[in-house]
Amino acid sequence: MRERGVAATSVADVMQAADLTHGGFYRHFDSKEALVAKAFREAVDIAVSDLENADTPSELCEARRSYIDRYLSLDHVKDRGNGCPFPTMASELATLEGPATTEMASALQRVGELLAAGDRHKTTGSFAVLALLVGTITLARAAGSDAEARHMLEAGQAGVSVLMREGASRDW
Amino acid sequence: MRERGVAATSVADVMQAADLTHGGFYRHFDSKEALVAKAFREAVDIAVSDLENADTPSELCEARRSYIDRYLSLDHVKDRGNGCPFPTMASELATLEGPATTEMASALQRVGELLAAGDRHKTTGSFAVLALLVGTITLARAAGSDAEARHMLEAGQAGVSVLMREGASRDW
DNA sequence: TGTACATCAGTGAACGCGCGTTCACTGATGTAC
DNA sequence: TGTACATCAGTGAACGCGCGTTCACTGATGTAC
Repeated sequence: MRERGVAATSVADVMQAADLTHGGFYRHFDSKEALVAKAFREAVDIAVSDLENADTPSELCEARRSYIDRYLSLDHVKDRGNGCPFPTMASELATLEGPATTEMASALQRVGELLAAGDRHKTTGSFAVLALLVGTITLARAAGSDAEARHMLEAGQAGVSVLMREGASRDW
Repeated sequence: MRERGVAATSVADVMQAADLTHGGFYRHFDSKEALVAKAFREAVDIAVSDLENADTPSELCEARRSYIDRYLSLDHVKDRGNGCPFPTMASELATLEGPATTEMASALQRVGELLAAGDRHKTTGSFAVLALLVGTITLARAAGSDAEARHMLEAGQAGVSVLMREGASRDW
């Protein structure tokens, strides 16, 4: 769904990828939308597992740094299918109304707090960084060439370091 | 298409909105994708018209400020159908391969240069701001409530002012 | 250990439906003489 | 000014197709006695 889009991925596609026929799908999910919600959550789980597994503050700090480095890489731009689900799925999920939208809302809070080092009152700075990450990847994928995509990534990297320097002087 | 999604908007939907029947569509466009490309460009045209109509540097500066203010408003969050096409269409357009993708690439350069005050060598800073705008709206629409959306918008607004203050001390 | 039964994941045909696209046709408009 | 003709936007039926979902059925598995 991240790779080709939510609407463009059929239930039969998904089942075929699992080497099954489409008929058995409804033994596992109530509807396609229920699958979409689950797929989104699963993608978030994987994306943030390194952040959640960090035990000490310094580990978290290091995990956060490598998270951002990987996020703003050309590999991530080119690998929609295994990347962050926000740039690939958020706009389509927002047009739905069921469990998928609440899943997305809770994921946003979750990632925001993780990037804010667990302090749920300091999510403003981490939300700005997260928005910059999501926007940078969205636009880098809109670029017409690798060179332009890299320019976009550099802009994002520079922006993140400015935001985090500013954040560090205040509450980070 | 911004409102409901590109894939979820049919040719018949579009023609019906124009009080026509679907059959005549192909007198005007070669394919649905050609329409999508045109729709995207038109949306960008409208979005940046104020920036392009600014004659003096001070007018451009003022236009840019009001562009960003409007962009990061709750009205924009709630009005997908008349808002910036990047948060609503970019992820689906990126999965296509025809004219829609080149349209998007040129739109990115165009908006980047406009926000960089016409200097095409200083787009790095403006790309970062643009990415922050796009990401903020994407995530504000993913929020579960108006309060959360507003929090997201505040984060974006704070981020933009940090980025622009930093930019001003260098090359803006 | 052997038999009878319940469970339930998976199968594949079928459902109604809407999709993008094509096409023969209509009818209003504009030009040529 | 009047007539003949070409153009072409729009109509609406039709095309093949894939969609999400349902359903009667299969067959492997696990439990009860």
